Amino acid sequence: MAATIRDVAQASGVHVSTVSRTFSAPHLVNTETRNRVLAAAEDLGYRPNRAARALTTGRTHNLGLIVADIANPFFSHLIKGAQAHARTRDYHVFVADTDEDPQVEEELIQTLAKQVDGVLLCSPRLSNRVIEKLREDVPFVVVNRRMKGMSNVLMDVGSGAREAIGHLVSLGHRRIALLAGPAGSWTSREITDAAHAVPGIDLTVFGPNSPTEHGGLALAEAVASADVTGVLAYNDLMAIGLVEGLTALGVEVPGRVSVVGIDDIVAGRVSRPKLTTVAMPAEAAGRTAVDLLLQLVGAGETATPALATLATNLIIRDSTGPVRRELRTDP
Amino acid sequence: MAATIRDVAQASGVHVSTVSRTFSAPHLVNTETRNRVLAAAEDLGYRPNRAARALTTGRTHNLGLIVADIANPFFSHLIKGAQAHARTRDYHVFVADTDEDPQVEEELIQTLAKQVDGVLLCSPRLSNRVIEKLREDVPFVVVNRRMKGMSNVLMDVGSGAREAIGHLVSLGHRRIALLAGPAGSWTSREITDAAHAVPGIDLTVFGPNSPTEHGGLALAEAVASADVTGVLAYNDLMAIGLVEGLTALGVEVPGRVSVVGIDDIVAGRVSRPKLTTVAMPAEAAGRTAVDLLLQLVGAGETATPALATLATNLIIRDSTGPVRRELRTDP
DNA sequence: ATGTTTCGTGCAACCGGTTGCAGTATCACG
DNA sequence: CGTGATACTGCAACCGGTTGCACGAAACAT
Repeated sequence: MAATIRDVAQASGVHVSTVSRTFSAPHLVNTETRNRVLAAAEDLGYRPNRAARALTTGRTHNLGLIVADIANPFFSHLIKGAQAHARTRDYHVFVADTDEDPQVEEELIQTLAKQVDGVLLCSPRLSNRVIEKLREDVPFVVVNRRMKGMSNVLMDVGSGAREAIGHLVSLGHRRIALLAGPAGSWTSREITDAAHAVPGIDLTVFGPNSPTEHGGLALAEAVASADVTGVLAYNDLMAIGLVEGLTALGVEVPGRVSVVGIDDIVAGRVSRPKLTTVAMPAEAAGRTAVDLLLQLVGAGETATPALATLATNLIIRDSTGPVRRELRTDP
Repeated sequence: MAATIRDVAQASGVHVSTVSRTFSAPHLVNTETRNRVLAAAEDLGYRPNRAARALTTGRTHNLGLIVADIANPFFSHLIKGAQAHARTRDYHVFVADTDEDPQVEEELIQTLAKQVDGVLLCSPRLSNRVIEKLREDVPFVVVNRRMKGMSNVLMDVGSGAREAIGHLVSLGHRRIALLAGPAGSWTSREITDAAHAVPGIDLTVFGPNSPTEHGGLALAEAVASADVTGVLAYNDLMAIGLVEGLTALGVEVPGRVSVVGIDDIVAGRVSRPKLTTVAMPAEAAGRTAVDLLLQLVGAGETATPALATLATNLIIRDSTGPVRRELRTDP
């Protein structure tokens, strides 16, 4: 059995409370005593039991991070950013995957709630109502969703979508398809709204869809037979799947159809044609979210929710090109 | 404050121990009483505190999963497999990322040790010696590394490498480069050994290398100027990076050089040329590892370590082709 | 010399559950 | 009707720490 605080107390001839203080409030104990305790602890290989500590302090020094799909590279980078940053604050981040299932998402939050000091909820598929309710159990920071009265980390994906469509328009495209994301996604709604607000284009929305390569692939036929020359996809995975499907159907990209993705994942840089995309600052989002959450956790009830918005930017590669003369709509 | 077991006891007019039993040993309590307790619990929104329970039972019902790089798609699939499978056993999996750093890996295990019932250690970069020592703190299952006396989940990557090289040989390649992985990697050693054992080829080993796209990219010049016609890379990420680099140097793939990766990640299916690769059963590995670990956890000290070996298989795509006549070495 | 701080430590209750043991009630059986 | 088995339930100690409070000793002020 691992050494406990009482073993250390006995070995160093002091009371358990002194040992406890040696670790959690060193300034309260005499230097000499402290050294004796530390020596004994070292000797016995003692390591404080975080779970037990959490019981009295109410602080586990753990954070939960919930994502819809851990296999999505966008999330991996967010996770890396969050974990690395949390480590510098002596916190650990536990990651859980909901498989895009709101039901699982809710359960996960419930279970995690007692084991962590706060939760980073990324791209939630749950309804606002449920999230509001869950908030009573544990502090939240919500990433990729605007929620009043809660701390948020957002990416300016609306502006990214505008920029992407602007790019298509500047290449002469007017009839544009938008591949929407999953039903509960704020980001998807944000993109859709931004796209609808662009003047002078003829927009067709497909969706909601599964935000995966397969989701994009499944739309290839529909897109090919729709009368569009440009496509903006909810994310790179879908864009890549779409390009794959279009190519298989003999539809050239960017010859016949131009495609823009969102996220800037590695696969987009190596696929042919290289994918034009809206880069999302995933790592920065992870770091920022941890900051906001720790702020919230530290402040307790009195905390004022904060809002961070991170910029996105368009990366032009080879999957977009000028619209073919014969397909042009306007003079 | 969240409701505790005592609140429920008070509300339902029974002793705390009865409430406790209602949840952890329902058959010991009278049906009528149980219903009363459950009603009160439901009413107060009571949920058992796992951390507190862990204090007495010694079982947290959490598992730790440590990977070298969460952004590597191979690991994402492993993680998904493990999480989904663990959930069916009422366990949660907490994931942590070491950033390929053995130092971080060790710290992570130490911290995790007290908070989980067991750890899945995937593709460890630590030395066997350190792992042996750490094992005293917490039960392990090691994935992608053969360690005597411990439960292991292995992929038959040696046979995969043989198959890959056999494929190259059948296309006429004799001068073959092997891009090794990171220094501490058992998988890398396994591949290297298998490659060395193939008769009749002229093998050049490059490495150790960082197992990322960038690691492959950095090797492009060296490979281009080496006198080889076929390459086997430690993983797909490196292979993709290499192809990118070679293409940039004007070296055609598979025209001048054929390239084989390992893992079968999505990016390999969409890169041009589509990558020939050795598929690894990552999800199955995750599930299997959880099974072995729970077996170990359940059995306590008396557990006999188990060994699972999963098959790999070669997927031939477009990054490999026959060696050019003028580059051939033998008749 | 006395009163007041300051410092260091011990005492004991507490966090939220679990569990071995004992006590009571009920019931079957001889 | 006595005896023992069975089914519940309560009591209290315990898991591994934390922390408010009290107490004694030393240092300082008056």
